[in-house]
Amino acid sequence: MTPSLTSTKDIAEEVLDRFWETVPPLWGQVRGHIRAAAAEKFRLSEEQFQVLRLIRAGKGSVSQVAAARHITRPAISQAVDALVQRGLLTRTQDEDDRRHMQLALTDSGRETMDAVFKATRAWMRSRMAGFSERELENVIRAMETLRKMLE
Amino acid sequence: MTPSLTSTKDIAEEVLDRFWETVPPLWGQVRGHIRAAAAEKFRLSEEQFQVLRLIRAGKGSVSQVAAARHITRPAISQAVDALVQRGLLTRTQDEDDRRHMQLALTDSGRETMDAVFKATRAWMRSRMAGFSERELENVIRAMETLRKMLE
DNA sequence: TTATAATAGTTTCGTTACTTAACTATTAAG
DNA sequence: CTTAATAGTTAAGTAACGAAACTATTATAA
Repeated sequence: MTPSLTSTKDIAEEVLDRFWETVPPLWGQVRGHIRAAAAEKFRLSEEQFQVLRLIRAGKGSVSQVAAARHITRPAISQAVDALVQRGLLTRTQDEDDRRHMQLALTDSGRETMDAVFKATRAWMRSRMAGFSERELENVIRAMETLRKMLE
Repeated sequence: MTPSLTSTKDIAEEVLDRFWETVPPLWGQVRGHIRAAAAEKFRLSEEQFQVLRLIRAGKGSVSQVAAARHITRPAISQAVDALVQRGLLTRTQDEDDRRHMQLALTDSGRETMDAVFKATRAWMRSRMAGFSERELENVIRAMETLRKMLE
């Protein structure tokens, strides 16, 4: 048996085990925090937070947000609708392609997101205290690798 | 200003940015895959998959699963109920502390989970193809760090 | 040109995934 | 021995989805 092939297989297996014991609890915890921070202070559901976050990050349409979240367009359409009604988002028809609705944060939406991010950042920062620069750099590199795995 | 302090701050900031652009899409994609694989083949919702996964990983009570998922006990209680009715889980009263209900997979539950995991593993493994041993080892180390951040 | 297909978004309707509040049963602590 | 804490459930309501069917618009191709 080829040693390199075998050990590569073992590492893949190891990554999978670590993945299951790390990512779901990590995500669950962040999710729980967002629910507490965003929901209570700003009356934002986690879903609404995610939609606003992605639009803030440059996604400009229902389809783009849906693709990024890996959920269906109707789900995003509904979330967007609520956010427009709450004055956090605008939906304007594109002149060149009138099927396309351009999504954008309002001033109020931007302010809300800044505030939520600030609170979340402070919380996450406190979790990172006590870790060495080396460890954190390593985490950054790992995230790059993981991101490449998403195509 | 202390250089090490400044650069530590910058790294924390960097980790946060990477986190937001990596973890939610990663999790969303895995989630989407679970929905497709577990739901269609085995009629398991994502929530049910998560509950079974945690019990398989050693969580033995509604409270433990709820804590691990960062959601409320009633939510887990209901999910467990459905799984018991479907014959994937057993709920037996603990003799020493009769408030406590011991949760355990049935043979059918174990088989189902093995099958779902096998399918998911194959899918994830295909995503990891093309990455070097070094990169994957780095991911493992990073997951350890992240796990420590969860206490 | 005009069908036809593809794309962007929405509406409707149903199901599932939660939450909060109130409840039972049991054990622990004052 | 009563009060508090813990484990779990039930009930009722809401939000977060998905599937299917629909409108409007643009692209393709006959």
